[in-house]
Amino acid sequence: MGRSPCCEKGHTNKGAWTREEDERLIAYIQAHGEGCWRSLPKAAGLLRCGKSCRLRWINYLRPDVKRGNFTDEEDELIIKLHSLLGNKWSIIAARLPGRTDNDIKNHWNTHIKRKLLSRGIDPLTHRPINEQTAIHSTDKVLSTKVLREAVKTNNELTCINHSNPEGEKYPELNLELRISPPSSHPSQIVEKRDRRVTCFYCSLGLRNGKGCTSGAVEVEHLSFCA
DNA sequence: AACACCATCAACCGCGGAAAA
DNA sequence: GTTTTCCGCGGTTGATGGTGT
Repeated sequence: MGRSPCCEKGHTNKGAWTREEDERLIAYIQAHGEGCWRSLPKAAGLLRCGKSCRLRWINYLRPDVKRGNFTDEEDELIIKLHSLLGNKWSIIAARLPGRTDNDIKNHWNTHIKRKLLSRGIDPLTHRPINEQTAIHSTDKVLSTKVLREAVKTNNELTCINHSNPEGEKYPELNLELRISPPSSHPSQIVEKRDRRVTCFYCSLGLRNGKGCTSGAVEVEHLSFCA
């Protein structure tokens, strides 16, 4: 019944990783590749749980991890994405090559929050602090489930921005994000086209330039092109 | 120099969903 | 169909270094 136990939790190290542990993990993954975190520690001769190995590799040891300060461009992109997605760090990280969710989360909490506050913007709602209303951050962000599903199914996010119908690279934050039915509802698609719907990812400069104006599927606040 | 406070960030914890038995 | 574990995620903590008094 069920799977075998994950790891021998009684015999695992905790705390900061040593240089030797790092080297062992790197050597093992270079030889065998990523994956099967459960069996990795034993196979690599590490007294760590698989979860800890995964975290260490993904956040610090992976060769494509970008270290060092965030650029202003990265900051602005994070702010824009956060205003639309909320604390969906992994989804935001997927749009910043070389940055990890943990990295972005830390950077948000230590730098960007303060940056926004100094501009008089609430980091939760992305609205001017003196205009705060009963709007809650959760009112305007997508559920994790919806977003992950969109990514899984290769759908795209589309935003409808009445104030900016031409779709500038970074639309203003008063986006009206909405959900439309799937392509089986052509009238909705025509309506979207008439309103010059701008692809969410394209509008942020996040995609590779493919058009995505047809077959939109809108769920909750954002729409996804089929 | 010693101490307190603050900022940063690596790492852990707990949870939910997916997958395996 | 149920139970158990794995995986990935977001929230939080704690160690460390820097700065101010």
